Amino acid sequence: MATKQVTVKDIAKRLRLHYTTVSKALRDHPDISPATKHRVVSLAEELDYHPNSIAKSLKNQATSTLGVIVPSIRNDFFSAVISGIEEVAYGREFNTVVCQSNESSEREAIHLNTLISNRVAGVLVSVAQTTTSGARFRALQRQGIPLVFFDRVCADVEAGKVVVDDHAGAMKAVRYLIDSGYRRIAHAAEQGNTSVGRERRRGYVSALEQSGLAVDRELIVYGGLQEEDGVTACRKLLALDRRPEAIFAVNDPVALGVYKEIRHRGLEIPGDIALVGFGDNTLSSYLDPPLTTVKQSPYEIGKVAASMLLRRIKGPTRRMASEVEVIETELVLRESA
Amino acid sequence: MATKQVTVKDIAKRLRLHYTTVSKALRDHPDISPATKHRVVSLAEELDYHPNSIAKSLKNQATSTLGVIVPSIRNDFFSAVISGIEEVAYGREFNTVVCQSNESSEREAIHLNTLISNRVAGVLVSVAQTTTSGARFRALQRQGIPLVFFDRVCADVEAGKVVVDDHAGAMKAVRYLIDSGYRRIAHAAEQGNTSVGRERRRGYVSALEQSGLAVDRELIVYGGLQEEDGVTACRKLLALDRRPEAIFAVNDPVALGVYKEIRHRGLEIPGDIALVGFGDNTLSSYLDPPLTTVKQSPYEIGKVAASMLLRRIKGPTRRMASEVEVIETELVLRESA
DNA sequence: CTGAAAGCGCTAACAG
DNA sequence: CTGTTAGCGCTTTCAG
Repeated sequence: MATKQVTVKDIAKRLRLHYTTVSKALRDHPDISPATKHRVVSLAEELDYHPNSIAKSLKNQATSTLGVIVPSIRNDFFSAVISGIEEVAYGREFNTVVCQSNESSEREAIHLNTLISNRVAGVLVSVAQTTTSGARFRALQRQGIPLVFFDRVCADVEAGKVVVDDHAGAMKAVRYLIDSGYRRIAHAAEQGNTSVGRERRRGYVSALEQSGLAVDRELIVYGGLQEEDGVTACRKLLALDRRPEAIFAVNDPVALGVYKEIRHRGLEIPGDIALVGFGDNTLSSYLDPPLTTVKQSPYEIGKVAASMLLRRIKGPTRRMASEVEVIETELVLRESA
Repeated sequence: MATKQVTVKDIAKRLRLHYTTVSKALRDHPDISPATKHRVVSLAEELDYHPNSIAKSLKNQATSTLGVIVPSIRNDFFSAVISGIEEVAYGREFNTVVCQSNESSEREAIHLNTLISNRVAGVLVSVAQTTTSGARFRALQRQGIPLVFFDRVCADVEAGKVVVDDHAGAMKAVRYLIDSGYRRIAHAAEQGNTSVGRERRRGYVSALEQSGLAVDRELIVYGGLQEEDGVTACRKLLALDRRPEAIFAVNDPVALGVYKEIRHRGLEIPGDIALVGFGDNTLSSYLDPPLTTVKQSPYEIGKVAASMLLRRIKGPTRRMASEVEVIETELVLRESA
């Protein structure tokens, strides 16, 4: 680069001091006389000195960087989580490097490796849909790097976890449908293995069972977690001999796809089919009718997850190996069910 | 940290080689015999060796990290831009550290400093609303760090810039209103000094003038860039003796505020008042009626901005000092006007 | 082909 | 109070 950046040595030279003296002065070390400190500090300012954190990190064997891996940054939920993470990281003078996996397990693994190489102080992950094993995460931990999962966690990894109560949230949603008199309740479920997909499906089943309703296999259709998947799911459900009366979608994007397909067919919500989502994405309250959904608090989740990670970075204790923090959900009643 | 990470020295020791030999072998240096390379590489794998990028960066005097500063990550537009940035950064083996300014000029400055300290390879910024001077950015450049602005740029800084044609976009929007027969067209404008606010206001004025319409000062109300600001703006406009027939909002969040306030008053869109936004946030197409707005392509913007920055990092040329890339906008006609 | 020496910028421990 | 020495993990240059 054109302009070489100024170092402690440059300051030292100009002041005819040793560079370690300058280093100490800059960090306000008690050894150094106020007079010298002042000279050093003002020259540093004049020269626009910026301490080289790279060198500091190498020396200290520690960085102030948090690594975050999410499936996609372009996503209401995750961007809010990241925002929460950045917020607490900033307050504790940490930087946040953000990576997206695009739901690819390989890309996730690559990111994990570069985060290790960059010796980040800790890592926050919401697991990609295609990730089936926790091996990569355990490898990260073996490098001594603290790990916290949020939202989508890995069951076979002992780490910090911040989740919403997906099971209870799903139960609330489905129980509400039952209480409203619906009986043929379908579930646009997740095909894969994310923790959230599994737990919400379990919640759906639990609610039915608890009310003594039969679980009809044909009413559970499997797909991904995106809007398109909702469209597909809805088509399958509407093709059934006996159409469902209500649909519980695994998340809001899927609910949106379902919503669009229902409307596309000229059917009424909730008149012909009731619909409940999960997530309370911003969009959901603007649909017509507005979507009844289970509210999560992504910004909150981000803050809690980052705090947990920072705690683990500061003092890694055996006890907190598998600490789990559960964020409560709330069923937001709107007009789609 | 518990497990000390393995270094070239560890590998060297076990193989009874010098550590520099290992270093070379790992980087596939022609000096080294295939046999040794193989021994080294397999042991490295076995020991789960991860090269220390910190050390590498210190030695090479260069990092593979891009710094990004946005007003807020939790924002449709910015999160899509960041996603685009991360995407191209990933493809070029760069990391992305993301910072939010919360529209605060001081926080922006602090982030800028830590990015300098971290010796990032380059910086991408969308300027905070409260930033009035480009001094901090010029300071960054003086450290030899390439800079690219996107969306909200700093006029008094020579840097790469990726913007949408705000002026033309606003003109399209307002001209469309005029062509649709509206005459009393108001503008929910931005009070501050962001480039986008200014240009869109200019576009509004230009369109009126070009059609020979008078610019009525009382029809331009000033505020911030958030939803609440739209509510406030709308209240002011509805309090006027002669209510406007149409409102052009500086951006979609503001348009949303306006939308809510209009509906809140029981007025019809576009029957009583027509409404046009700017940005085409996801939400906008789901409003009832869906919002007519000027489409930007944030993901595209992110990709273009990152590519421009990477180009500048690779070969800083005098010529491209103030290169500007303009992303075309498109007026999306929906039902609010 | 392999080894040795030097140095990136900083801090910590110790000596003067 | 200030200076010296050493070393973080890596790469580069120059010897062997």
